[in-house]
Amino acid sequence: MGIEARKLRHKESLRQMILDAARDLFVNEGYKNASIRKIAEKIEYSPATIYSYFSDKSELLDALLEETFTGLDAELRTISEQEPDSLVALRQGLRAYIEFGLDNPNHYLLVFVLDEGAFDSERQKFKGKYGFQCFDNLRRAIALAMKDGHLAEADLETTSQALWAAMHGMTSLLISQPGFPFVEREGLIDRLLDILLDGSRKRVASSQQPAVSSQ
Amino acid sequence: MGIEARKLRHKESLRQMILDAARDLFVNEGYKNASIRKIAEKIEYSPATIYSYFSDKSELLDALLEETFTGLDAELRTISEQEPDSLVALRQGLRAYIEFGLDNPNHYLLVFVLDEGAFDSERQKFKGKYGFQCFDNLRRAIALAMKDGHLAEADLETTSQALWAAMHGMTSLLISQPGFPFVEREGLIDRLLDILLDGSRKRVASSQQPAVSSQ
DNA sequence: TGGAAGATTGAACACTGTTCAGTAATTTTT
DNA sequence: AAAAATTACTGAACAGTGTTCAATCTTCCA
Repeated sequence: MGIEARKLRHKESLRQMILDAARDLFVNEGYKNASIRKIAEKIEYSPATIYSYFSDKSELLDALLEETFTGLDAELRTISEQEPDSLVALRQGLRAYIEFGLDNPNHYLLVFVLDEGAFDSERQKFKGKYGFQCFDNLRRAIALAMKDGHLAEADLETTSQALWAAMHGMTSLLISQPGFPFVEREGLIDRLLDILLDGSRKRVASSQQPAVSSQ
Repeated sequence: MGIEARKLRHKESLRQMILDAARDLFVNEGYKNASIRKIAEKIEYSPATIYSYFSDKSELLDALLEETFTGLDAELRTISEQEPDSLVALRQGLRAYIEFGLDNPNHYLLVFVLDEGAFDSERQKFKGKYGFQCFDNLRRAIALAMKDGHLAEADLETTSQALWAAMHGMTSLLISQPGFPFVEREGLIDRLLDILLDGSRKRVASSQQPAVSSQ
């Protein structure tokens, strides 16, 4: 009964060929320019064949995102397991997040910035999965840092979302505005991390200063 | 000689009709779905006509961005002129920035997130103009707050870019992730502003705490 | 009224994602 | 081994996109 197995193996390998070709084109030429026809040509099959492996273009890209973001999740988990100091772990996690985005700019933007019409609203929710997964890692790291007394015990959810937003901003700006005259990148990222962690740090009572008016 | 004038008036009015139709479609259906043919149909002209008023689709959209971002610039200038307290002014400016983005989500994303292939690299630089203009307002507000002793006198450029990145992150996340379970919006924005301003605040010597390790 | 100038357009080109009837290859049944 | 059935694959088409350009239609001035 190795026939069934061989067929399945072939199918699986062709599926992977499609993904590889798609990833290559997608990473190098961007989402819009990675047309089904180009992918098909690259693997020397007809465009229609792709549709018997993936229901549409967005499912194809979704499979790529799955691969990529599983990697990020693993990396973030490793950090939180290996670094005993929760504040250092948090800082490392935030850095890893940014660097992941810079290493996978196309995938990052696809997940965290809705590419107008690239995904219908059904798959949009699916995309959210990756964002949520990765946000969850951040929240856990922050919870730990709060418990250890490194951060002020403010509302966990609000704080996590605020920090996430800030990290996302740095990541997506560096990706999207290559023409902007940014200062030296490492220094810039460090400055943001300093501000964020300082701003959420637990302070001794004597150092409290009058809060900035909320209006 | 009113003939020349009338013709020019007509031309100008048609140009405006195109812009209006484009804005309408663009705001309601997004960049990708605002096709030249739909715009043409809306104004009851042929698609080709549009090309004698705008050299291509991106120039058309660029004209819309010009309108929109001139508004933001004016708003930010008004704030810095009218609010005497530089720290309050900074906070108001940051808020205005976010709210502008939320009010003009499509335009905001077009300028601050490269829509893969929406603009060629030539016009990409042009887009940067808006970003730079608006960043400049932020930098001035921060410079003032530093001079007045509200913020620590760290490197102005680095600090401005870090804060801008954080604001951008909040703005684009709120726009791009409508499905994410964000906490109450006002509270979230306030929390981020608190963290950012606290994190960049000048502190009295006694309250200095050991810096978080940069590694 | 004739012709020049300018505004507008129909039709086409090359591209996109996607579908589907039909062909070709392969496995199963007879 | 031959026939039938299942599966894999494809060519051609559809409807859409941005864009171009020769041809037309309108308006104006001599």
